[in-house]
Order: sequence, then structure tokens, then C-alpha cells
Amino acid sequence: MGEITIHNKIITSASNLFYANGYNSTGINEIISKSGIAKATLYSHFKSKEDICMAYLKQRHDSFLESLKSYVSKRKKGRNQLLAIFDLLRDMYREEDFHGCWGLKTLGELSPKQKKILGVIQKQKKELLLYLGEVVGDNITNISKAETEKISGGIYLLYDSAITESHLFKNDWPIYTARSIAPLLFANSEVVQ
Amino acid sequence: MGEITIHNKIITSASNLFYANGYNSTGINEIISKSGIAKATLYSHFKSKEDICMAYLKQRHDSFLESLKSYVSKRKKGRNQLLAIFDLLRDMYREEDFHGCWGLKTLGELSPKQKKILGVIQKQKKELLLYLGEVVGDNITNISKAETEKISGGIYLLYDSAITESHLFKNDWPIYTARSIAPLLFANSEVVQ
DNA sequence: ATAAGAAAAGACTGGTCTGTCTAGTTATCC
DNA sequence: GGATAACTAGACAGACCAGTCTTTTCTTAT
Repeated sequence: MGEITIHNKIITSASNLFYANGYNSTGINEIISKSGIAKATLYSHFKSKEDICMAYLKQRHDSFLESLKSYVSKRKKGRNQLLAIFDLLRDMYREEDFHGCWGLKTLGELSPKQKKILGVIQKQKKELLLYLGEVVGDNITNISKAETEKISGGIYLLYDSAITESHLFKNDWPIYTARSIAPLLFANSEVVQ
Repeated sequence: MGEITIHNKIITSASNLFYANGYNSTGINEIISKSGIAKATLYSHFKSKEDICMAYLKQRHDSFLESLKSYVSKRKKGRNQLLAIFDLLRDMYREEDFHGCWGLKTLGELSPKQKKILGVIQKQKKELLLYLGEVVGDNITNISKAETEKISGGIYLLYDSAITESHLFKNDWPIYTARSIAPLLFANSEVVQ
């Protein structure tokens, strides 16, 4: 865990480049020069640029979801846990290398042929949606499946636009607006105290 | 107006290609072959690919805003006008060549250097936000500036995530969810009858 | 010490990219 | 009819692309 393997070095360098400059604009040569490795070494660890992209997406998503779970678990039950995702986003926005959502950024670059990468992004977003559903279930009592989906879907939509728009405008108003709107979703629900 | 000039042919071809396959994945040669023109002709109308991109964004945005204004004006005052943007989005989604938001799609491809295109996207999104503010002002009475901004900002965020997520999932649930959430924004306001 | 494996360095293939330039063709207007 | 402008076709430059391969160097385990 956390070892500095060549594998990790490649993913880290590629991740920074893809996230900052875009997938199509980043060349293999940039990745190897930033990793300080030879080209043949890279291709002995990954069979294609597409594979590196999927590893990049997975790494970002896994670490995001881990952070989110930690943010949720560190908060009091109820409203605070339901809004934890916006606290995380606010802190992500404050990082100097914030460039919005890695998944949606990559989605914009895909041509309809690149089904594999699309599948990865869809899977990750569904995973987030599912987790938000759990958080809603844990923090709101006596709630139907339809209501759960509406609330978690709403938080999801607000989060995804907040991350994209704060990046677009280079301003955090979308995060605060989204966070202030989210409670309307469960205003008439039995939020756990 | 609406003449079939070479200028328009270039924008139309480029627009379809950029929107479907992405900006970086679309080559000049593809654009000229789809336009049925020679390369020198293209470069006598546009000085660079970046310029074509900006014309593409402008054309999509202008036509979107025109449609939106028409959708709003054709609806009864009040709730229907406030939600008109989601009706438009639903109809856009049903078009066979729907690929989400042209602006956000392009945003994902930009490296931090491409300030000009970023500026165009920011300007367009601000224009949409401003127009939504007008619609809110026209349809809700006795409302403060802060409340107007919260409601129009909320509709804006819901619209932008709905367009992106419906494209990502190839499903219209985000549009209906966003539309069903939006009224919560003005539940306690004086909506014009 | 030696054998085996991993990695470095970078040449190379075959292709793509944007943008320029030259030539020849067509259309238009006086 | 002759001039002017707009267009076509495609060669070309110079750079970059992903991915393969060879050769040399280094590390490590027995």
C-alpha cells in the first residue's frame, strides 16, 4: 500500500497531466518524461494509453469516494452527513490543482467509439449515486424508495454541476449555491437528529 | 439570413463533428471533406481551428438561447415559464444527435493555456444565467436580488447537470429529476399566476 | 560471480496533425 | 473578352502521435 512503484509513478504523472491538460492533449512522451522512465517501461506496465486513462479515472474516483466516506463518517448524523459532499467539494476547490470533475472532463473528449472509457465513467457515477442513496437511507427515516432516489439524485445533480461550474467560473459560488439548495430536497422528510 | 454560404457550410460541418466527436479528435481534413471545400478555402474564411471552434460555440449558444426564449414566451406566466428550460432540454435530448452541452464538452478538452475559448464559454454561461434571472424576475413578485440569484442559479445548476448527466447515462432521468426539483426553489415565493 | 530480469535511452514505423503554398479552374462583372 | 476574385486539388513543411524494438546498463538473487 502506498509504495512508490513505477506503476504508481506512471499513474500519478499521467493523472496530473490528464487532469490539468486533458486526455487528448497529453502525449505518451510527456507522461514518460514526467515519470522519469523509459517508453518501453511504460508499455510493460500498461498496454495502451487508453489503459492508463482508465487507471487514472479509477485512482481519482477511488480516492474521492474514500474521502467522501471519511467526510460523512466524521460528521454528526442528519443534515451534516447529507451535506458532507459539499464540504469535501469546497476543500477540493481550494486545492491549487483543482480542475473540476475528472470523469466529466474525460467524457467531453470521448468520441462515440470509445465505449470502454465511457463505461468506466458511467460505472463510477452510478457508484457515487448508490453511495449517496445509502447516506440518504442512513439519515432520513420512513422514506420510500422513490423519495430516496429523488433526494440522492438531487444531491448528485447539485454536486456534479457545482464541481463543473466552480471550475468553469473559477469561483466557488456554485458550491455554496448547491449546498444551500440541497436542504430543500429533504425539507419535508424526517431527518435523523 | 440563413443563406447557404461557404461560411455557414464550414460552421455546420465543423459543428456536427466537434459536437459528436470532440474538438481535439476532429481534424481540419475531416471538416473540409464534409464541407466539400478545399483547405485553402477554409483558411480564407477562418484563420485557425480555434476560430472555427469559437464560431461553433457561438452558433450553438445563439440558437439555444433563441429556442429557450421561444419556449418561455410560448408558455403561460408563472411556473410554466420557470420550468420551460427543462422542456427544451427534454426535446433536445430526443434529437438523435444529442451529445450534451457543447460548452461543457469543450471545456473538458481545454488546457489552461486556451484562455480565449474558456472566455467564450464563460461569457455564454453568464448570458444564460442572466437570462434565467430575467425569467425569475418576470415570474416571481416581491423578490430580493439575493433570492433571484439563488433561484436562477439553482435552475441553472439543475439544467447544466441535467444536460450533462442525461448525455452521460444516455437516459432522461436527470432531466425529469431536475425538473421535479426546480419548483422547490420557488416553493415559498410569490409565483405569478 | 554469474545469470536473469528490469529498466534506460532512444531510434524507428507509419501515421496524424495544423497550416502554407503553388497551380490550375471556374465564376462574375465591366 | 479580359480582368479579378473565389474556388479546387493536392503537395508540402514541421511537428507530433502511439506504439515497437534494439541495445546497453543496472540491479538483484542465488
